[in-house]
Amino acid sequence: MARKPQDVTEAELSVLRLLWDHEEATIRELTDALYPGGSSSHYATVQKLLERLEAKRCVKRNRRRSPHRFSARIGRDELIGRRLESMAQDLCDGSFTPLLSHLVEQRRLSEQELRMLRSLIEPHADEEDES
Amino acid sequence: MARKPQDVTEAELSVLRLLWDHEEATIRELTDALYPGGSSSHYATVQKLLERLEAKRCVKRNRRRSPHRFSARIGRDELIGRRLESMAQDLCDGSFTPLLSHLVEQRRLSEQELRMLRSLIEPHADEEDES
DNA sequence: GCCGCTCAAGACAGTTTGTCTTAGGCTCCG
DNA sequence: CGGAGCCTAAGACAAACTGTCTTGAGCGGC
Repeated sequence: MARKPQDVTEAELSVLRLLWDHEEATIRELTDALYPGGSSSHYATVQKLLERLEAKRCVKRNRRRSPHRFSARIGRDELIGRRLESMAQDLCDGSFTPLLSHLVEQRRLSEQELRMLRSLIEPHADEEDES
Repeated sequence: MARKPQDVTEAELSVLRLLWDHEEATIRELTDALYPGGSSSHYATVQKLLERLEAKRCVKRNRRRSPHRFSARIGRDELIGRRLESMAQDLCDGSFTPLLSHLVEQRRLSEQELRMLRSLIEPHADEEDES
């Protein structure tokens, strides 16, 4: 019966995306960006989304003065990490191997991606010691 | 306002997982596995979950005779693919590169995973393939 | 003082989701 | 044949989620 809330909702994500691009912003700025020519209720919507993002510790709110300034507390990579983690948990007993091999096998990797992969892998190759 | 339903719900997934292991099963078998000593309402719960999974085209129902026999129509890898796809869409403009690099950079890869990766990546890998 | 903006709190409806109830049908056994 | 028991289909239901919107109060500047 008890559904677990999505870590970050679609609407919340659209706010977060803006913060990833803008470092810091006010509700007004975010509202204008999300709902150009938005009414005052749109403002309230963004306000609520930010409130929830703050509760989820995804956003930091600077209350020093008004209007409050918001900034992202988690980055895109962190969110990616969370979601991959939960995918691995749900589908693979916590193992990332199936995700990894799916990406490498199923997706045609571009030349660039291949190069990136190689460069990431090789350093590990001759380095024998584990931390 | 309109939330998009999760492709496969947590409870639905627990049914699907069983079908991945069992090839084919009846509602009764699934119910017994999920709710040992389950009441008749648990049976109905599983029934509903299967009905929804069928609607989502994730399970196949053989109605030839009663009791109906169910089997998975999508595999784990397919589900992994769907979710990675939607992650890439939501977080990376559809690109898989960030997911890939997150997995390779952030996660400590085991020796085995590294070997798998290398064998998948190296175009000039010896024709002798790894078992 | 007044206006406009901001903030906090919460109401609200549409949906999802897991659970459960009911009614009717079929099968199999005695 | 009759009935018990399982099966199916349909849908009711409450709890929770989610995006939106309303309200009232506070504050600052002009």
